[in-house]
Amino acid sequence: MKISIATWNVNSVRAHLSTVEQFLAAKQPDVLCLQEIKVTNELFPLELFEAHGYVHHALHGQKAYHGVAIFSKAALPLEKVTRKHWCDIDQARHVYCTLPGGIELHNFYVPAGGDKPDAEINEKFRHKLDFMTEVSAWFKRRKRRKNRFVLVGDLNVAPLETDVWNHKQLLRVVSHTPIEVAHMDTWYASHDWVDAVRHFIPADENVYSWWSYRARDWELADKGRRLDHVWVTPALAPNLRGAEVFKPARGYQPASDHAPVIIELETE
DNA sequence: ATGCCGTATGATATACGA
Repeated sequence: MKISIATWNVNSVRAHLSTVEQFLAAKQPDVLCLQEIKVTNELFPLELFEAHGYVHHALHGQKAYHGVAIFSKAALPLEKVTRKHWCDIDQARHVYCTLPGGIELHNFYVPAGGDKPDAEINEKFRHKLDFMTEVSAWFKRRKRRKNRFVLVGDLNVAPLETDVWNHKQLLRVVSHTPIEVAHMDTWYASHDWVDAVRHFIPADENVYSWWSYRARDWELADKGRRLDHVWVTPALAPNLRGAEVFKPARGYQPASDHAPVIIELETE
């Protein structure tokens, strides 16, 4: 069975309900992972998702900030739902569950990291680096050859030169600094992850998934970064069938500043 | 270096995003 998995930082699910609906109508992914839902589980607008056939859900929300969630169609029940916290901080940044076929799906929202890329003076940047270090150690401990894991989310790091609109200019900008990329490299190595998007799109081609609100014309300026990722473990890499950034969603009104990333995967 | 814009909050300014 071939399924599609989408990951999208919606920048508040309640503020972008109509935008979410437009995306669901357009793409109907079998599994949808959201970040920055910015709402508690109690107040989450489940009805919209149920109306589109997403009868299974795994919510990990909180008030005002962060928050992640996973949805799936009827044929794909979500089991063993786990809400995990990192760095001893009570922030909703990770939820994971198991899909039929024993695929473990991880949905992350990595800390943005604040303005200054200096862990000595910027607590948020320290947190971002520590978060990646802790998660890396966890996956490294759990590493097994047969593990079928999918990891998605807003990882808030654009690792390759072609993942940003201007490599040199962004070297000292949070999301593309060498120390962040090094931490992401450690994470990437923790389970020999395979980057599903770069599996299909060569590394010399620019790919972005986020465009700032602060440009007059985001599409024309095209000052994007690839912050949203889908990784799979080596056992699942042969099952990858496709990957794309669904750029039209960045043009929806009102828009999230992130576009969804969608992969297709054979589950057998 | 800054601003540009957007979302959320016991809000009418401030924190956060990246």
